[in-house]
Amino acid sequence: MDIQQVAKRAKVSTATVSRVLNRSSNVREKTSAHVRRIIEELNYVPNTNARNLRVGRTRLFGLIISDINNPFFPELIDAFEGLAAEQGIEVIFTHTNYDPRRLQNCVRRLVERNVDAIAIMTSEVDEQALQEATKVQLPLVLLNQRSLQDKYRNVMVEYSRGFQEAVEHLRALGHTAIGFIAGPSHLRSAQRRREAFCLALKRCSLEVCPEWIATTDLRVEGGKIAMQQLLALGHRPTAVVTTNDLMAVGALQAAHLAGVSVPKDLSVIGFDDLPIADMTFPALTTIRLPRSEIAHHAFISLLEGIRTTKVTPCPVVYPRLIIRQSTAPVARTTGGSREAKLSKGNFSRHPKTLFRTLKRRASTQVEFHERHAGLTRVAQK
Amino acid sequence: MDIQQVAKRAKVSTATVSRVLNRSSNVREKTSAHVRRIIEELNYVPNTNARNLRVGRTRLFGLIISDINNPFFPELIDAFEGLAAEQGIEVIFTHTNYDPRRLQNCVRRLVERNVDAIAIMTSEVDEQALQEATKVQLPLVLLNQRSLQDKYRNVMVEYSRGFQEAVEHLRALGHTAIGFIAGPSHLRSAQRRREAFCLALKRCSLEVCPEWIATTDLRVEGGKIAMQQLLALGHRPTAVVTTNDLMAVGALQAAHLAGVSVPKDLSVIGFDDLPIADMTFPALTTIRLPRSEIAHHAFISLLEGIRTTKVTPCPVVYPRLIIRQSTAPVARTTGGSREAKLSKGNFSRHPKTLFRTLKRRASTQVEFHERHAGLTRVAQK
DNA sequence: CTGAAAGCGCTTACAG
DNA sequence: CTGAAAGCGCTTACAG
Repeated sequence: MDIQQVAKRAKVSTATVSRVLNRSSNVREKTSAHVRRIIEELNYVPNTNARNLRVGRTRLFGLIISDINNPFFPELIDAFEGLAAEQGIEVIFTHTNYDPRRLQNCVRRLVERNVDAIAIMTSEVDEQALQEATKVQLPLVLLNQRSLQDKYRNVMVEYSRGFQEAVEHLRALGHTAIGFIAGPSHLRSAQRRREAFCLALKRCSLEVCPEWIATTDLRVEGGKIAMQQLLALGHRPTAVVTTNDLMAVGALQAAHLAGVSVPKDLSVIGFDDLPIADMTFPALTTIRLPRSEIAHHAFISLLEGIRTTKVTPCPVVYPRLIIRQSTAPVARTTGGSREAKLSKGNFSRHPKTLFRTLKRRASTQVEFHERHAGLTRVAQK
Repeated sequence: MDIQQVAKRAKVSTATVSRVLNRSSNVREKTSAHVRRIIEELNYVPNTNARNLRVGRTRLFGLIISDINNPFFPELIDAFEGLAAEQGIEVIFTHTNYDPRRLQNCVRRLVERNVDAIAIMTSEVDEQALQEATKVQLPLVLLNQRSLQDKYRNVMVEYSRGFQEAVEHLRALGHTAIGFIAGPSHLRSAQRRREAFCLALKRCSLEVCPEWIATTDLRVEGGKIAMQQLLALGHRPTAVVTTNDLMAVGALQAAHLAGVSVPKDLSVIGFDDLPIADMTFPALTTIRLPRSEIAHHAFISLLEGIRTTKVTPCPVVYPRLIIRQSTAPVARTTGGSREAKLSKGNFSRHPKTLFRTLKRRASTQVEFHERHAGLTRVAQK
């Protein structure tokens, strides 16, 4: 079933059928209606391959991520695909599974598929892997690759604001002893978050205590181990910020196991705002990395890249603090010994008290957002 | 840069270049090496659109899911895409967002893209939406659509085994009062799970107590509310099985809030084995729906569907119990009043006790798997 | 083992 | 407003 058969049946040329299909305006309404009826009748579906070959574009975008099982990505994919669908663009996505060597192969596959553009949303990008795409002048967009900022379109993440908000929030609750669970320093994103955290402390005139910074891997288990280290300290922090939500989950577990009540005895703040942040107990206060915003900027950048080769300034995205239940005012008896804390371990809170706490939190959050709303709007432009 | 330029530069015909590209054996090694060198030199990348048009296949599969933000899907997508990549097949995926009307549109888009086959992994499928695909004889595979079992390829899920394992496990721990948190009865998958649970109780000669079955929505909040209802009962269950892991998370939260210790005072079993099942506190014992197996069967079915139109029997997948920390032997003081339980609320367990418990669990799990391994292997054929 | 040529199903500049 | 025809970049039956 091809356009010829439709043309024959409708007693017009294939050119006319094609024009009807593409809503080209220069067709008499009567002819057009007639052709459409025949198309319907024959269940004709145009062949996109043929069309693409002719037109030289595929309306296909490539999306490369690290790992779809990482809960960070689904929302990003979802948003990206949604924007694409609106434009009649389909998305092919592949993942590197954190293996830099696989990136080159991913790019290659997408280039062979003649995608119109590629978004590479992995945290590490080796420039060499991009060659396959640049050789054929394919528009690209990267995620937060500072070193490639000038040569490629990029969506940048400005960490400092989010950590600033987190530290200010803790400060307002009376915390001055604030610890950090850091990721491996060879990972750039982990390194940047750590720097942003330290900077925020300094801006709040708080001490950066090296003993309170525990370095570990980015997984739940890492967070757990790091928190156990922090809890074992003689003089320990009353609040802990983590490099990502998974580590925060581990930190909560470690606290539970040690009989340390969160948020009563210890406040915890995560980073990412994964879907699980809402499911932990207590629900996690965290710095939200706005994934759909990232997807949005990335997609727009690519559309722009198709129109023009002019490189415009990189859009910037600002993580923001989301206040839930894992942070509370610092306990009266600060700096107590570990034994003292342990014996106080008690997780049952009276429902009424909890309810009151929740209400207070809710209003705090609203105020906070309002306070920063203006800034954010400006920043998002 | 096209095959002609390569041919000219290599001083051969395009046919020869094409043969080299497709590793067709009938090319002299010397010619082949020469052509490959030129290809390399010119950075030639073949145009897949042209190839597809000529060959009449795209090596493109469509994958339709409900919602990528549902943590059930990423692992399935991952496995499916991995298998496809091995075969040089790319995957386009779209999602219906649970809207049955969008399914038809999804199918249509994929048909226009000339995909070679479509996997529809949504829980609800309206047969009418499939017409666009069946009209062009496109191979399809569905997920557990019993009513369409005879007309379409399908990957079936046999719930009963998993629930049987769950109930047997609880039984072995001494539980006889087992409750269930059910999903909306208009959703087929929820309905089936409930039936499978009741059947398992009967097979274990346990009472199906209607009071202990709480119906609610499939989200965390639903599980929380339902668990609160169950906890409020005078004579309440000592163990609760839920329709999915999100509800189990809610159930755990409700227990925490009520000061009921899991697993000491109450055992909880989920369903799905989402990534979060490992992150809850305590880690969730749950019935694993084997997503990568589903992806595997679906993919194989499609390959088969391309080769032959003969419909073979549907592959069946068996959920299996994964034992973690949310189940424990029934407490000595069973059937105590709510007040009695509340006053006992205490979540701090001594690390050593926990460790012993973990070890015991681990060995239980291994035994369990061994016991069923034979059966499963047969079933998977 | 290699080449000349037809043709996959479209779109679009050109002509009328 | 409509049609005849070229051509997008490949693959493959056919001929040698």
